[in-house]
Amino acid sequence: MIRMRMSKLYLPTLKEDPAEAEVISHKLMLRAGMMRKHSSGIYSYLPLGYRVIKKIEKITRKHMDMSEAQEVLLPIMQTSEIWKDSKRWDKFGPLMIKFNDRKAREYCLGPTHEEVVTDLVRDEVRSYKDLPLNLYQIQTKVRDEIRPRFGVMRGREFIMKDAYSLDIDYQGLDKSYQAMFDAYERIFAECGLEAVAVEADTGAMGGKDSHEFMVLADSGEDEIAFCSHCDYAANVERATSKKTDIDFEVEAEVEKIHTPEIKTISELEEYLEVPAAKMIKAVAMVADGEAVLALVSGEDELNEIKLTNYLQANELRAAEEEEFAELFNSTAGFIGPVDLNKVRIVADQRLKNMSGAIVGANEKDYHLKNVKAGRDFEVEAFTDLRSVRGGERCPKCDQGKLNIKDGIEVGHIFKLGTKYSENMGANYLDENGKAQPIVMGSYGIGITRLVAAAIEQNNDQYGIKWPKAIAPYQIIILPLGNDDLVQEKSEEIYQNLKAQGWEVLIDDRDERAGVKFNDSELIGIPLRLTIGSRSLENGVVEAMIRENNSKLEIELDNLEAEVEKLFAEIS
RNA sequence: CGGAGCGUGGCGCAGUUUGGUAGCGCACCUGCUUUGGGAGCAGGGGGUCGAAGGUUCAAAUCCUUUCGCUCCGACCA
Repeated sequence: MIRMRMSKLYLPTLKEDPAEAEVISHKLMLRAGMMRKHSSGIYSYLPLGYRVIKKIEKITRKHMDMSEAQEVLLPIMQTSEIWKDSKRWDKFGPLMIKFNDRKAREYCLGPTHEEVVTDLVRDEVRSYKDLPLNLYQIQTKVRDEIRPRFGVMRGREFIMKDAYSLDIDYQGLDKSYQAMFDAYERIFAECGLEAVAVEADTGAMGGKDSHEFMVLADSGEDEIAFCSHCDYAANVERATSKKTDIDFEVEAEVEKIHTPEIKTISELEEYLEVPAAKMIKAVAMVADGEAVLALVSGEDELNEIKLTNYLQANELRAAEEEEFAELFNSTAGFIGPVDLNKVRIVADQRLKNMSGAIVGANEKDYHLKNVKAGRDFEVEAFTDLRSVRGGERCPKCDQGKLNIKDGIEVGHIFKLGTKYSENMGANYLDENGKAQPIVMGSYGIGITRLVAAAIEQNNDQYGIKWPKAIAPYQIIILPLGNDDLVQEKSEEIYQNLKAQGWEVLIDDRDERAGVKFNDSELIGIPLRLTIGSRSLENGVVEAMIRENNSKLEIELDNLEAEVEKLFAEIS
């Protein structure tokens, strides 16, 4: 039986903000008694929180099923073999919780399920007639995150809906991908969230196209570039802009200049009275143990994702102080591309025609000026390596300007292609009886993260304001005082609304009015009905809509119809 | 992993500088009063001060080690 009486509900609300929480959703999830922490990034969901999760799961299932995906349940505990097959055992590395069973066989807790699905399907799918297929599950993922954060926003254990499409070719994949894209838009909209699709980097999943679905919020961990004019939207990890090449047309000889203790671009600007655009910023990086010097304009920032993708590196990090001498034969603060032998040098495309540049001299307290790319140093490639900034021109329409906003990634879809099927040997036979690799896509929604995102987007000083589709209960009834008539009438209303199919919570606790009001606002139930002896005498109850905290009186005689009407107006 | 900070009844905190009987608010239990915006009075229960080791007559407080948690960076649903 579903508990709908607050006196019996395990709902430990908190009056004060917990010290451990920083962002609003985290604070409110703890204060509203939705969850409790077990360990860093690992939570127990209490009745209220779990009801919200189940609502989101239900909406997600509906749209997945409508798009003809089929629900399965895949193992959490996975053998190391399949991960070695796909060549991700090392790539995912420490992100996976790994362990051995009593027979010393190696396992991990699934951080994602591409391997399991591919393994599952490679033994079963034989013919092109078996495809296309889309399998999905809603399940707990385990990732030993480098830094769990913001409660459920970035947990080490979290609930995810993940789907995997299997097609015979790329046309099929495009169709499957579009179907998921559309389903995702419907899922987020039905949850009452404002989410936008943006072009995204593929990261550890690999593959071609990829979109992320972002909920805009100040606490978001991602930055998204939007065009003010057209529909261009991209994660800054991969966003581009129209930005002209730099060319100062200086043909003078290279000259060494003394720059004592001047290490940063801004110090150089001040010391030499030269704008940063005339400098080349040389960033010493180490990619999978190999030294790489990345060059961008002095006014730009290196985009490490773009560099990682260009290098196809597994791990990219900034060089450490000691490594400057060792790996680069240079010195921190004065590193530059000229005469830097045996180090890979990659430059941002804006520098292609640059001349008259100021660069580090690879010697303490010295820089070089009048440096020209191609003449004074060679690079292995000019490619896009910079991060866009707000105000730059849109790469797509050329008319708008880019705005940058923070977002929470609640969904991510990938065109994986044949990476997994080829590595793991998941083939089908085409019409000609020829073996072909299955073309795959993968599609994720962070269910628990979605809960946090919904709160980030819907709250006020009093607490959560649930969109009605994912609210743990639709209506809360507050009987005030010990008056017999109030108790009787409240119970009657409660029973009637329940009988009509509403999800009603009744605060039958022996608490004062203020406590009940405050808790009801904290836990964010969309519609509140307050029943007190004064209003009963007038034949009315007070309704409050949490969305905007507006209050109105509704006639007792007409209560059920009024509730219906009010609820329909709530978003 | 690098940088910063915090661990004291269930929750929020003071006490640590300068060692000397563990405190406050909320919550909880009992009684009386109160009852439409986090009640009042009276009484009461609950803490190996994260852990281990050390210094000392004496350690929440000083020293060493260690574990956990939070925040800033790399990772991602």
